[in-house]
Amino acid sequence: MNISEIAQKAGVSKATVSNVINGKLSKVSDETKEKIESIIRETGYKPNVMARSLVKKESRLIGVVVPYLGKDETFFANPYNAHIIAALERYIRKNDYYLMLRCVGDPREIVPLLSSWNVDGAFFLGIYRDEVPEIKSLIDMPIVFLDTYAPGEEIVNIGIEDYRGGYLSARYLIGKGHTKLALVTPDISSEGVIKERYKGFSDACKEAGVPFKRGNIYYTESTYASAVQVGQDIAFGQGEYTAVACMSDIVAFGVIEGLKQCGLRIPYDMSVIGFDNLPDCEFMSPKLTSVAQDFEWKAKKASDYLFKMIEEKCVLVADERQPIKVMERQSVRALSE
Amino acid sequence: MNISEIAQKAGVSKATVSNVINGKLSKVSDETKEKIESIIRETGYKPNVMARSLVKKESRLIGVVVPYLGKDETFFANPYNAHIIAALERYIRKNDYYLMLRCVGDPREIVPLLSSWNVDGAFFLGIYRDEVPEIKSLIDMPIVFLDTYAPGEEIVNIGIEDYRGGYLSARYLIGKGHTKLALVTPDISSEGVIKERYKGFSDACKEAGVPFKRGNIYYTESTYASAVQVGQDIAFGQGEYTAVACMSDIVAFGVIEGLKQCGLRIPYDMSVIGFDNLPDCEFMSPKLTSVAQDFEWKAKKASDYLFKMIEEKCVLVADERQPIKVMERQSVRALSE
DNA sequence: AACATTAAGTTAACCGATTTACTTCAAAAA
DNA sequence: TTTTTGAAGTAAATCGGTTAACTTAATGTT
Repeated sequence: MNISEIAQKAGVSKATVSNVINGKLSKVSDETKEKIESIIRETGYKPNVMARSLVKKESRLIGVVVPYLGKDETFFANPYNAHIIAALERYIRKNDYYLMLRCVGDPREIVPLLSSWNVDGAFFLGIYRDEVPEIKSLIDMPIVFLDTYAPGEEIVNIGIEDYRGGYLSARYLIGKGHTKLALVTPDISSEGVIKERYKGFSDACKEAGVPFKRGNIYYTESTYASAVQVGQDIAFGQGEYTAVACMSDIVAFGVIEGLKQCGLRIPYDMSVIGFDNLPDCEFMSPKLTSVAQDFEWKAKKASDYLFKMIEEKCVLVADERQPIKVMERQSVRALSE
Repeated sequence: MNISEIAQKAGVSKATVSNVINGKLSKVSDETKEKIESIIRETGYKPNVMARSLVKKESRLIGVVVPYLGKDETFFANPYNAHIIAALERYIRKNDYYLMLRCVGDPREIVPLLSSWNVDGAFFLGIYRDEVPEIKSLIDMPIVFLDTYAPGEEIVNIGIEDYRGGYLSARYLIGKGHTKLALVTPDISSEGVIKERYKGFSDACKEAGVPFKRGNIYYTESTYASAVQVGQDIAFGQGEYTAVACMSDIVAFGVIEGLKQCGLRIPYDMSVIGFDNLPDCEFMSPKLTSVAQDFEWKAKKASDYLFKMIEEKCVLVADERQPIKVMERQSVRALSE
């Protein structure tokens, strides 16, 4: 069923049918309009999106590009991704666009794919600074980055105050009387959210005169399995720490598991604070104290920017960061002595 | 940059360029091939997918259709969806296809969209039986259903042994000495996985002579918030039950929270068993005992069927169900008296 | 020498829409 | 009566590829 068949049935030209479909009614009488519409209804005809995109040079497709971690190469290795995707999906749908989802190892590999699909715009999650220029230069469409740090680059980025989050994380623990702190984090050498959080954490320690050195840092992937190992390592060095800060919740979940496996009780033997405030923090016991960010806020902001750029064909530059706070729950104990 | 420009630069016709791109080398000399390839490399040219799809009548797009629940209209209301989507995404990518993700209230609304996109195939998650015939009749492409019950319909469905899962859930509790059982479940009237699980549960009770009536059933949405309420309700009727079975993990998480809020300790005051065996079961404490299913298995099976149908242009009919078992953890206590 | 075959292309139609420029006819204006 | 205007609609080009049918020159066969 294509537009020609509809045109034939209605005894008009393709152009007229097209005009009706697209609401360009200045050239169509009410009578013909009714007729065409009823035929469309009867036949269940839907215009071919590919053909339309080809000539209009727009596709109503939005790319969502998610870097994967860990060997299962799945966006769910960190559930944080899933939450953001879910929220973005909703906004994309509400704006009457379609979502093309793609996980990538190296974000650069997605670029040619996006342009060959004529994608109208794209969200990039968790891109490191050094990947930004190439993406920017290779891609010629509205893009919104989420959780990227690239000062000086002319991009739209939506994120949170990561530095402040790391800072608050340390301050919170110190405020509870902890001075022997471990930090569990993915790689902090690339410029991204993790590095910022780390800097904030480290600065807060310095400021408060709490010793914090290389040796206090434990590296992990942003996956549960990897973090469990680290939890065990930390438990092994009994007594060295009273609290451990994790740079994401999924890591905190793993660390807690590792600690528990070694017989430590949370928060009595060890306090733990997470980062992200995933809904899962509520499921567990003790409930995980975590640095809170709001997915909905992020997705809404990001969508507002992207659809504005697409629909008004303009280029925006912005770096909006949601203020955050520590969501206090039960995984951190106050030390009183 | 389009195929004509490439052709011009290489001093050949579009057809020749097309042949090189598509590996139809019988009509192209090695020399011209090299030349064209090097120009393509230099210019970074990528064929326009829309144009190609239009003539080939295939798009390399796979639709993933997810029903949403709850008022946030997001696939993450039940994390189970996110896990399946993540696994499917990986198989779609490995097979060199693209994923179009769409959540829907009524699955029927997606059908015209899929065909107007020329989608090559689609996965439908969690469709009820009575929705199947309409989808089947309206849609003319390979489809694989996940977690659907539609005996007699000629479809490919991949699922688990839900009846057996429900049965095992009850048997497990009964085996631990529980005879005062509550069941928390979404609607059991539509024919789908939940109804099957319910039937299995109910039959196991009957078989064991354990009383189980209407009044023992508590209804909820498949969302955390809704289940918390129910947990409170159950706690309110203190002493009536010693164990509660939940028809999904997300519901179990909520119920546990509700119970805890009312001061009950799990599993001492109340045992809880879930269903799905989400990774989150491991995060919490006590770790949730749950009826285990394997997402990877499901995604792989489903993909195998879908891509076979697409690539061999054949119609398959199948109903494969993964055998399941109870994954024993710490949320169920043995009653000994 | 006449014919068949093959390698290496090319031409033009086609996919299913949109859009621009043109047509036609009736009613209004001059 | 002639001209203008506007409403309603159409024909044909176009988007960027693919593909079937055709061409051309060189080589191989008999």
